[in-house]
Amino acid sequence: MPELPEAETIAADLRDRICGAVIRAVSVPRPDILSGTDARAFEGRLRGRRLARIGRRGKNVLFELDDGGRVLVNLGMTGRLITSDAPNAAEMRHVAARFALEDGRDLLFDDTRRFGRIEVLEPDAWRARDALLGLEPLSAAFTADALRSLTRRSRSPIRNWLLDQRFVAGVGNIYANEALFRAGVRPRRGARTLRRSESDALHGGLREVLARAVEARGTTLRDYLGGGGEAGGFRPRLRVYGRAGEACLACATPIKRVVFGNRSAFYCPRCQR
DNA sequence: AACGCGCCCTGTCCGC
DNA sequence: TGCGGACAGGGCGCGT
Repeated sequence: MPELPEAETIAADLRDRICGAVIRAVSVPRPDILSGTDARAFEGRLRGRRLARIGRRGKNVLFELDDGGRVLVNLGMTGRLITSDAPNAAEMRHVAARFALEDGRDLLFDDTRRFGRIEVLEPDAWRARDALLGLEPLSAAFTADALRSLTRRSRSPIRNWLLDQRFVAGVGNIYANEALFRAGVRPRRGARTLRRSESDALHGGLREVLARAVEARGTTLRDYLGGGGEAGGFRPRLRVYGRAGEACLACATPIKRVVFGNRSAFYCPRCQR
């Protein structure tokens, strides 16, 4: 589910609700979502720790502990992080981890498909992990020149390239397709074949669609909820994703769907070349 | 060694 | 109503 705008919304919601809270206890009903640790060690590492900061890197939600450790949550396809005082918290039917806080509330990690992962990273391990993730597309470091020089080195279809977190971090299948529509570029185009004008348009399209989606609190197709249990509002503003057969909003040509790299790609055959 | 594919898992929807 | 197949926001590990 969650791409950058969804992870950003969750992080902001949780910051408002539980930043500064202290973990009293941890239970892990589905320990297969833990990475590099077991439930016992995980609970021992976190009990008594304060959530000093809450943020995001790429599609990951990050909790910085008062002792410098970090809890990194990758939400996979169906992961949710919500607080137990959310109106619909009782509807969570696939709670994989539960963090009981000293104020009496719980932070729930619910994940139907269990593609999500939680791990604890000490400072050195975090630095190593951070270095493996690419540029933040909404940061000042993500310039049109930076995008250009990175795309020039790859023969992959540009849609696949956008999904690779080592180059640009936080873009998933929805926003990759949406950014390519805005740029007028077909998803199958080899990354290195983009003209300068096209990579510039892609740079702008990525920043635009991601910023607008953050403002709308993300896209809910089915499972996604923010940290307070609310669905995102961006879905009605998707221009190609999930619209196969429907009219292009710019030229009325039917939107096409093709599958490659084991995922669907959507595009307008007239507007995108 | 960059790249493409199968697979991990559960739920839902659609056609028969 | 039941059943099989396709499909879903991600990412790892494998073979080439």
